[in-house]
Amino acid sequence: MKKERIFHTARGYQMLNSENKLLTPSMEDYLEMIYRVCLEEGYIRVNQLAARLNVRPPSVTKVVKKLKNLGLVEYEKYGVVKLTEEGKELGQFLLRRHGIIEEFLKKLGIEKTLLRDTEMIEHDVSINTLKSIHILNKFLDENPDVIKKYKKFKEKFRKDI
Amino acid sequence: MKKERIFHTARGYQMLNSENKLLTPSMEDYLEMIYRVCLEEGYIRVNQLAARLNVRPPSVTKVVKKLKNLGLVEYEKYGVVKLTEEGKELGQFLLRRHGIIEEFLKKLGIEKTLLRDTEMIEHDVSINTLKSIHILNKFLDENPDVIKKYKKFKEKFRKDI
DNA sequence: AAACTTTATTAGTTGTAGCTAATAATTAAG
DNA sequence: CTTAATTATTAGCTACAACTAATAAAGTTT
Repeated sequence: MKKERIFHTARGYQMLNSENKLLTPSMEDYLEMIYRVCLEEGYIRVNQLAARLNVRPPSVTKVVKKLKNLGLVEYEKYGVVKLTEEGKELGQFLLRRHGIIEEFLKKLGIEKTLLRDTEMIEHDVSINTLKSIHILNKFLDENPDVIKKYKKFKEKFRKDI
Repeated sequence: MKKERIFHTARGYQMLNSENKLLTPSMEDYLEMIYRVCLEEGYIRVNQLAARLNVRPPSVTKVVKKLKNLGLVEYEKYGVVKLTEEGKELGQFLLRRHGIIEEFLKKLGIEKTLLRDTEMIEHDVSINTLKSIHILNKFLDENPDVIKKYKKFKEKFRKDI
């Protein structure tokens, strides 16, 4: 009888997760961006990464070192950042995850806060829920009438208030 | 021409938010729980709050002090925690938000990770997206056939893999 | 090759959010 | 009414994740 602890704080789950999870939310963001850029350029510099993530270079140095220790990137001091095979795999997963959440929110009609909400939510969904949302996306692709009906419903809802 | 900065980290958005937002994610969890319990009991003790949130009492003392400074709870040293009018309003919002996310995930068929995912996601959705999800919930209530079709689709999907 | 510019790192600070260990206040029992 | 048990607080520590200021390395110019 495995006793499952029940948590009521986001932190609680993050702690639990950190036992299984390789990366902290921030490290996930960094790796996702490294993957994005390396897909096209093959490598990225500390400088560039900082600009893309809207953080300062010293913050990047720190995180890149950690990613190196985890065997996810190759990197030497004052050098360039590249992904290892493992880093590529994880990066690909992270980018896909991002895409699934983004697609779902788009289908919901989110526009203004799309990037913001995607960035925030992606770190939080379990693989379980991610799969369900992915399936929902596929379902909605095959049943475009549902989305149409939903959008109409949404419009009506807005006018009624 | 208002220049909107684009962030690619969850942190980035949290920082932005903290300018508008009253509470940090952790404070939101605490207030939500205080509200839950106060609805029935009228008050809560540091001890109880710690137990319910799965944290230690010293952590509670700290947060409760902050909530007091914000005028959300009444509380004196070694005393009992109660909500102010403002605290009640915010607490109600937080509990509703929780409910909306939870309901949506339930409709998606999430079971095992329901509480976990709800706890994690609730702090991160914008009001914008929250509203859309709320409307989606209402839409699905009025169109139960859609959920039925989705569940069937999901089953098929699982078998195909 | 020396001087300047760009890029990156180190050191040290801040804020959030938890923890333990030790202490203090309150409440309950003998 | 004093002791014991419960409950709460303070002080000090850890980790994450950002920041600035100062320094060091690398790359360009002239």
